[in-house]
Amino acid sequence: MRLSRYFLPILKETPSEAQIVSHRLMLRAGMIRQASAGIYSWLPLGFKVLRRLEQIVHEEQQRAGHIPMLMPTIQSAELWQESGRYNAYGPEMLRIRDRHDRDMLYGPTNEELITDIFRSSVRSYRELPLTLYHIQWKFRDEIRPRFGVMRGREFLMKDGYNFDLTKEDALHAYNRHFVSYLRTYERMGLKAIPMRADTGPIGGDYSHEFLVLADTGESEVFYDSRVTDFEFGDRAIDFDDRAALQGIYDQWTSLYARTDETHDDTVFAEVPEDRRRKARGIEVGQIFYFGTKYSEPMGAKVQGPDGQAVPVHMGSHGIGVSRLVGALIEANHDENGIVWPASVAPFKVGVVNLKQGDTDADAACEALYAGLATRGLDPLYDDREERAGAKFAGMDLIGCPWRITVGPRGLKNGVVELTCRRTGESEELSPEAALDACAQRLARAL
RNA sequence: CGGGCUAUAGCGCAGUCUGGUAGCGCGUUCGUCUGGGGGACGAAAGGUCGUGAGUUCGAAUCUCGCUAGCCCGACCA
Repeated sequence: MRLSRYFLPILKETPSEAQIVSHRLMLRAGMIRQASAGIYSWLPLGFKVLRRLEQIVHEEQQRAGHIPMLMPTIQSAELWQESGRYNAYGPEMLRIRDRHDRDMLYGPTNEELITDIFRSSVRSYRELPLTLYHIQWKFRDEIRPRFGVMRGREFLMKDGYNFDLTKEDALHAYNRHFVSYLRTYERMGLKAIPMRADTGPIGGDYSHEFLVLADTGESEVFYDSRVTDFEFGDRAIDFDDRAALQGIYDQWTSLYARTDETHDDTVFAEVPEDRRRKARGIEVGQIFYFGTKYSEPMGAKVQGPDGQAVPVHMGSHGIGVSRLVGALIEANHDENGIVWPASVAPFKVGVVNLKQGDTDADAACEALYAGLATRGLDPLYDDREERAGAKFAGMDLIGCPWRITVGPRGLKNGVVELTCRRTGESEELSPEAALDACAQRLARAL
């Protein structure tokens, strides 16, 4: 993309409403604009990141064998009355009435809808196991939205639902989500720690929240410092291998890691004192096993091998996709702006032309831009008539992982400068070598 | 929902107490000089002062209502 033809309304000054760094930077970098309290428009740069996160979530869900679909944002109140949650949910649920005076609602979650779809189509245990998911906008009418997209009222979320014949099968689905979430967050360059959690209004027996450690986090967390050493890495995984998944689950849950809701001082005291950590975290995902909580009242049953109809065992699992954009910035920034992990960066390489209009510099930038695009490296070429300082500041703010700086001075010696956003280290290379270096270093992030 | 606060140009703010021609910085447009970390000089555009009523010869300024937004708390992915 040529910056001169893009829409990137960056701000030099910080809008006064933004209190935390991710909110400030998202506004300054022209990623979002507030439409009303807790509701945001996603401008091109922010939208690009959001789409990229969605893509990673889709890939990892489908790798685990889960099936994508799409349910509506507006739901009828009837199903919620059937499950008993229409009254239970409270004012957080946005209730709407249509022209026929029917009670509707903007869905805060989709257990009822998915259970209705399931019960009307699935009759036999032979069609199980089944895990369906979608990525859709949700609405929770928070009393006090804040922190930008981290605690908005409208938010984009991946929510998935598993249907299994037995509790054992459903717990395997739980583990499958547990492991696929570890992979998902790691691919985004995030360290998300699974912590034993409260089940809240969803209900159920088992639940883990995935938290990114950050000072601005809303949850207080307690953990054994060694949990942060665990890394999923490149290991190949067969999501049908129950023992393997159980092993990974057991490893990650072997050490103390809880939010304040489930924290237990007595148990925590057993952790060696030098490893006890108390910190704050941002919740970026949660998984639940809740058995027959919805299938029983809503009559979602299948016939088992013995011909008897039994309610299915279910679980639900969420990843806060829009919130992740904020969490990523909280975890990846410095005083100059955002420092995107390469895998989620909206643009992978920025090209800065130090002297727009200089024949050699223009030609070299065009060649680099074309070469980067050909290699699929999604370059952003700052071809504006701006001073060098303004271009550098802009690139730093929006957080391109790599920057190639091109100026007449370097070109006289046949070199351009390749700079790493995260470390600030620069090297002088020929334009061709710079292209190859970018391709090589970004290979894993594409 | 309880407590606190704000609303004046695209953004950040002053002006309000003490009523009298609506200002500053940044950004934007044009020109010149510039050109390796938000440059300089010159010119210009841009505002129903959130909104409705009231007081007054006269209201951004005083009074009352309304709306929107922000912060702290309780609540939450």
